[in-house]
Amino acid sequence: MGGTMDDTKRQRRGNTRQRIQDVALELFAEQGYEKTSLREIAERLDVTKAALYYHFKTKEEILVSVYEDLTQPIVELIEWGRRQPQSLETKQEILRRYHDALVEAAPFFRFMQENQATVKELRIGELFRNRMLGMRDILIDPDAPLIDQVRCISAVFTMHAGMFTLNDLPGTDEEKRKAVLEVATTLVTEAHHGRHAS
Amino acid sequence: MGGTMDDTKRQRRGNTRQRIQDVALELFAEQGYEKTSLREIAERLDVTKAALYYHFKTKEEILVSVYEDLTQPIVELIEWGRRQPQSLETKQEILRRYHDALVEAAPFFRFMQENQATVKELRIGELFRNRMLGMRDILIDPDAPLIDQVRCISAVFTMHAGMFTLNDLPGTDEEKRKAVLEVATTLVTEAHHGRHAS
Amino acid sequence: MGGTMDDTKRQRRGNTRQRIQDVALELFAEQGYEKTSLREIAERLDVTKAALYYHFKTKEEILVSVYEDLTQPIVELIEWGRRQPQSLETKQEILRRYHDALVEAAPFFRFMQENQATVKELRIGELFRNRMLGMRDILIDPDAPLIDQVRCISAVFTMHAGMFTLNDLPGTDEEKRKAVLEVATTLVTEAHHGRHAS
Amino acid sequence: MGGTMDDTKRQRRGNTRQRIQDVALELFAEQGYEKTSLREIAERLDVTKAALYYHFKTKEEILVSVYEDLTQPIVELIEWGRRQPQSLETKQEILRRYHDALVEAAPFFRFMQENQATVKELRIGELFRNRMLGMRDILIDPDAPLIDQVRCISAVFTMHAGMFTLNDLPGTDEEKRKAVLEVATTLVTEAHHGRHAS
DNA sequence: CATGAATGAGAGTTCATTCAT
DNA sequence: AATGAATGAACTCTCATTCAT
Repeated sequence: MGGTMDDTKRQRRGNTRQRIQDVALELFAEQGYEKTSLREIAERLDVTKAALYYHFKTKEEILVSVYEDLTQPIVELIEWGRRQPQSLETKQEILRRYHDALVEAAPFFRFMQENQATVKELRIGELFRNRMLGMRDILIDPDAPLIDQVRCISAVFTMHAGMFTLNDLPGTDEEKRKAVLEVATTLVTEAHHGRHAS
Repeated sequence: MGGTMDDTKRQRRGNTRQRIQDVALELFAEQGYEKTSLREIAERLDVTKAALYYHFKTKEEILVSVYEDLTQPIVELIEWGRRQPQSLETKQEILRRYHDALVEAAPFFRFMQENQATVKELRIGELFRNRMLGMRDILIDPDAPLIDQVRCISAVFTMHAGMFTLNDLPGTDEEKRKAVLEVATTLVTEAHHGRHAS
Repeated sequence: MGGTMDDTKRQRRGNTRQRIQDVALELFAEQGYEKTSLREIAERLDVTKAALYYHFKTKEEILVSVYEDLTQPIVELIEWGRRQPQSLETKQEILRRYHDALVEAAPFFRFMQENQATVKELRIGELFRNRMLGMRDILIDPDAPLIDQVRCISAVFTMHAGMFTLNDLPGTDEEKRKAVLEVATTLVTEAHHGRHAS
Repeated sequence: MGGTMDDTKRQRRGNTRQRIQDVALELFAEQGYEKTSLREIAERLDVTKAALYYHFKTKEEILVSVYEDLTQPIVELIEWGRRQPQSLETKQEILRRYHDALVEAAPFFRFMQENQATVKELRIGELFRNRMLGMRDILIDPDAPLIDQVRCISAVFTMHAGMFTLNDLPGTDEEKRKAVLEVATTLVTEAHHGRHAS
């Protein structure tokens, strides 16, 4: 009794949920949400499709659960940001931390960027949108000139897109990430000083 | 034959191909490529699915044909850019023209942005990628410091994303577009001057 | 050209829709709606499940279409009944005609009787219910004593159930149907005369 | 241990089997047998599906057990009927008692009526059929004319269907039930007297 | 007395695509 | 220039059931 279960199976027990999330994110990021079927996820985990449904109510819920786990740091960052004075130093610190969060969960954010059309229709579309508005609020002064507001948004874009689109630039990943952060920081700094004269 | 055709039908004669492209782009942009079925396109045009196959060999080909029509101006822009001296004025003019091209075919570029995961796997993925590298070549000096190269790329991102994500900023569309172009231009200008010290 | 299609296939062309309805009703009546799968229907017709969906939007729609075809005579009977005087003769004629309609589409009405739980939740549940209320209106005098109203309803029940539950009674089907009609007629006649003293 | 069990839990102890039967019947009657899943039953009881399998071997067995509990009075009624003389008084008394039994377990009989297609295929199909034949034997004189036999069967139908289909008739439930019983009694009485000439 | 985890089978449905007419 | 009819493959999801603990 018990001897019928080999080591691999035993290892799996109790962490299937986590493994589903991992594999799902991996495939979602690689091929997109729609093109990833539950059959594929299940096969890669060597379980049946029905097993996925034991752990998650729908395909969408798998994604939501991944989302919630991986964006937690950003929620906390925004909360932290709200409690700080709206100084330049704060904003720079926010960018730095945001950048770290993006790097930490890079595959997930790559997924969000490449699957906007899909995400829009899902529950996480709204969730993410709200989170982004939160970021905006702590970076942007709503009374600043339009151009400075655009600068701040551009800073966030730059970090998001810079995460995944600089492959054919020279330099190590480390260097490129540093450069991206610097450009973003400059944009926010200029916005903060209102230095938008040509 | 002929007498049974009402005005609407007659109007359609000969331009069905164009109408398919229009409706397809509209739906692709609105719902995404994967979530738009040929049935839907056909229904909206009041023809059968088989009719689509008379005009296009596959679903993908519809998209390719739209792509080719709408990115023609950018091909020309890149060719023009290559023939110019790599001066600051040239770069600024390129941005201006690129910006116009984006505005002109906004739904298409919104589609490209929101469906990256899908597009990656399709033929237009590579086509678009190459086109983007062309843009890079005429904007970026490959000998410039990394940070200046990033600035240029950030300028392009800013225009792309700025097209679709500034809804809740104050001001008219016109004003916002102007601000976006200005931020992009500043980035490229700073990159050109190598002015990256704070 | 054309030579690749054998006779059986050719025969099928153009009447697949009808054949789907026939087979569906047959199976629905035999096994119940829920226990009959589209796979089963398709297999018996030697087409694919997808072919069913070319002709009908959903499983439920197959049933609805059968319903509409087969209950048409009853719709007409009710309309006819409404235009007649509410005499005893009219009522007796209605019962006779209703009885004929039941016999004519016996498998369908057997289905309706045996699948009430299912039908309740489907669109035809309401449709059928309204049709039955129509019957009631032309048979029952709303001012009559309750017991006479019940007699009329009992008459209708008797015909419905008598259609399918008299197998182990002696006599031919013909004789049994005649007896059923007679019992129903007696009930309505008694109700009409108000002869309900014990 | 035991200290961790709150009152609701304690109350449940030992009567889970009964509670399963209750909830199952409730749902079966409401939605039908097929549309009621074990998941649903388990959720409503706040136990797991596996718990159901501790008490019953299959879904069908839950239904069988309910069936056996609730039709016991009818078994006894039939046995009683068999021992009585086949007088009119006996038959009338049988109808009265049968009527009471139906009212007593109304949801169950409603279930049997609305799920005939399902029940036919299950073990209780045959059980119920035999029980009904038992009723027939004590109500019907096999030597009587066909029409009188039909009358008796009609009487039983009337009671069954009258239980659930008189909602939109005027009067209280009590009054309607009384009327139904009276109509049934009249039918059996007429059958007994062979009074089938108009 | 019951749960947690999983399975195998199958459901209804949708899709891009084909082809004879 | 287009239709009507159909297919094959895939999809998400649900179900009754099992079994070690």
